[in-house]
Amino acid sequence: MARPRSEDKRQALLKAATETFASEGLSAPTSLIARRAGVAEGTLFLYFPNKDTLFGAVFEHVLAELATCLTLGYDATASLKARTRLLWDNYVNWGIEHPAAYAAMNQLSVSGKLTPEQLDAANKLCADVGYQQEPIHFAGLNTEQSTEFSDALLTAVTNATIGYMTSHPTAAEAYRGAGFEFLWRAIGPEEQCS
Amino acid sequence: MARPRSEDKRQALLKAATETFASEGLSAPTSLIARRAGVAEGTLFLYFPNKDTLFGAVFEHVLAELATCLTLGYDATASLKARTRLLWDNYVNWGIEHPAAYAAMNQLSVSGKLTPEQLDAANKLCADVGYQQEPIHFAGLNTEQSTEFSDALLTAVTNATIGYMTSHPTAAEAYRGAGFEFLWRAIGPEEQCS
Amino acid sequence: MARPRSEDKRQALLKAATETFASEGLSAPTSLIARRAGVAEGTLFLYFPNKDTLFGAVFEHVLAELATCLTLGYDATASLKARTRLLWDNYVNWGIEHPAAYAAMNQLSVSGKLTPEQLDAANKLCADVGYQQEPIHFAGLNTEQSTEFSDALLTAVTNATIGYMTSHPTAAEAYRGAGFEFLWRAIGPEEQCS
Amino acid sequence: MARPRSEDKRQALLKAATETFASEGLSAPTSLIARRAGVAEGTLFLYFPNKDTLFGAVFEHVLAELATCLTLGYDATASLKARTRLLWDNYVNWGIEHPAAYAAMNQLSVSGKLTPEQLDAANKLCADVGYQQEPIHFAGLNTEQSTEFSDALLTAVTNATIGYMTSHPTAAEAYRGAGFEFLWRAIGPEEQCS
DNA sequence: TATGAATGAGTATTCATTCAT
DNA sequence: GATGAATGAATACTCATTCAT
Repeated sequence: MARPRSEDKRQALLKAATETFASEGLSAPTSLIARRAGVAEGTLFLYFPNKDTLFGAVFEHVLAELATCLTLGYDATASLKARTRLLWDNYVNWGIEHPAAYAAMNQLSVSGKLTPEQLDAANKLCADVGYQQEPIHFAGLNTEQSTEFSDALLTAVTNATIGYMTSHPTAAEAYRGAGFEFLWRAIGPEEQCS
Repeated sequence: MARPRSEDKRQALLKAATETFASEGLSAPTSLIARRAGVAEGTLFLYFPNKDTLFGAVFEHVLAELATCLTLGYDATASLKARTRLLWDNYVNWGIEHPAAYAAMNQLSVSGKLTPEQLDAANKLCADVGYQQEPIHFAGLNTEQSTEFSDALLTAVTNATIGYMTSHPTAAEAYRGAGFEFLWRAIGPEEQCS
Repeated sequence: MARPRSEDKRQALLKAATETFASEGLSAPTSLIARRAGVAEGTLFLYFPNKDTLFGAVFEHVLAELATCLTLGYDATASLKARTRLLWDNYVNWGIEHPAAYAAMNQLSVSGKLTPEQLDAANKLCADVGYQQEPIHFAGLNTEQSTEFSDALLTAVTNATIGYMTSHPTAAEAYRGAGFEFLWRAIGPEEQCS
Repeated sequence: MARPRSEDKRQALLKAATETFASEGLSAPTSLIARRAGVAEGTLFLYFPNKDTLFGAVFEHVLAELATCLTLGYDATASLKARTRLLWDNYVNWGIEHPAAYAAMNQLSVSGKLTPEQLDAANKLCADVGYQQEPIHFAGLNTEQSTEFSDALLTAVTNATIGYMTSHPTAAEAYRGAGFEFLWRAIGPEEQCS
């Protein structure tokens, strides 16, 4: 009996929090978030017991959305370069099209408010897509370490590229291509001279 | 507010602020920073009119220190790979040896409290060293854009590597090498097969 | 708000409230009381329209239980001293055996949340038992005033004794006897020398 | 340098807190106390780090004032009865003349917010005056226990009397006398028949 | 009748900044 | 210049009470 807790309200709160964190920073008041979500101040704490929990929930929510986007149009039979390019484009597009989610994610990453598990999940994003069928290998690192590390570097390069595209919108597409070129040189097969 | 006298106090405040931001986050109280610097609460505002100014001053101060470190041992006559490796090692070493400065810089970068000029300065770091005598070139970008962008990517890769070295200390040196390997493939001359 | 059905739930709420007030203070949340009573938050307000009413109901409930205990084993034909001693022991035993009720009663007494009638009822407790067949008399007070006042003093002495017994459990029985000795000297017949 | 912390403000805060606790209960907002003391909200927390500390400080302050009043007019050469009567009158007068302090003390006593030491101090009040030159003795208790306990009972009887005097102002003096009569019978020398 | 989601006023405490000393 | 007392706006979180289900 009594009303069930509303998934709509939860989603509204996550959306409002994401946008508010992006525009006002993580120190934005919870009351503002509640107002933007169209619920009472106290309601926020019915869905998230405290602000730190909200931080974590927003991060996980945004990461899940990003992960979904990354697999769009994935074709396991395409060439490695084509698969990598798709991943790249999906990631970059997501960052450009969801600037609030992107900004919130970045702020949360360095906030010190996330659990190690949550931070790990971010690094494993690309790995989860499973696109690296011929894993890269670095001297001194085993296969798992190499794969995870190259994913992290991919993420770093992508983020830097998204940043440039955002702050230099007129040359955005050129930066997107340049970023991929940089990345592909680094992780593509070496026998390019033949 | 006339310019205060003691350069010592200013340095002490910057140092205390850097360490405090690293350990407590940017929301650390100014009173704590003042205490760690060994001065009174109000004194801080004699040297920095408000907290935002302090943010900017810390960022610039840390960046200047980093820039100095990057040139250590620089030899303009060495090969591009050797010069790049030196830059890489200098950067990584600085990040490892100054974790507080490194953490504060990262937090400030995404804080939204810095001016565009301050953020730009961070990307131009390596460019300032002038090591790229044979500038890289990306399709669709002119030489200046290409150089600046490749510097930004270098910074991104370095930061990701420092992060991995810090969180996986037992394999730190392997990650350092792997990060450089990744970078060199991306920016090194292509005719490596010959 | 029609009168609710379940007397069980009412009793459970009173019991839970008594224990909660004793352990957490009067500012304990009603939601906690409801949970301890095994009912929903809103249900509490079906039985008690607001928290203040609950305060009063708990007080009256506890007082009624105490009053019942006071008459246990009462023998109207026994000597005054024996009757007084029985009353004393009944009171003290109740306080020791029902620490939560005892504590709640004390907190409520000074809370300012009770009506004058409810506070009066506490003073009249012993009078109700009707043990004072030969009423005490104080100069300047009429018989009714004297009786009521001596009952109030009896209550005060008892409470102080219970407090000492609780905080000095090893000498509890000695304090019980001492308290009675004190009381009996004060209210017993004066011709003790004969 | 800088202003020294003001003893005046501290006293004003203690006074305002005492009166506010008496009239509004211990749950009175700290902002109200600050306003009544004529200082800013934050200033209260400069003098008392949190509300619990304020509770304790008020209690100790009030107790110290009461202790001072108890010794007024003390004459070590007077008879035990005269000395007891003086103590009695001093105590009762203080309670009547400082109803706010008296009420605050009572509320704090049962609040659970005081340390055991603070509570003890309240029981030792009369003992400190050192009026009991011929200590009372109860069966089963040693001299120290007896003295302390009889002091506690004295306090209990006094408080009950003050309560009656306050709620029955027309017969106040009669209750004062009656209370003392009760007390003196209980603790006075037994050889009253001679 | 019973439930518990929803509400929003209320509160202790913090902290950047000012200013009297 | 240096100090730290004073300020009061700001904020996370609580909780008595209401009401849709």
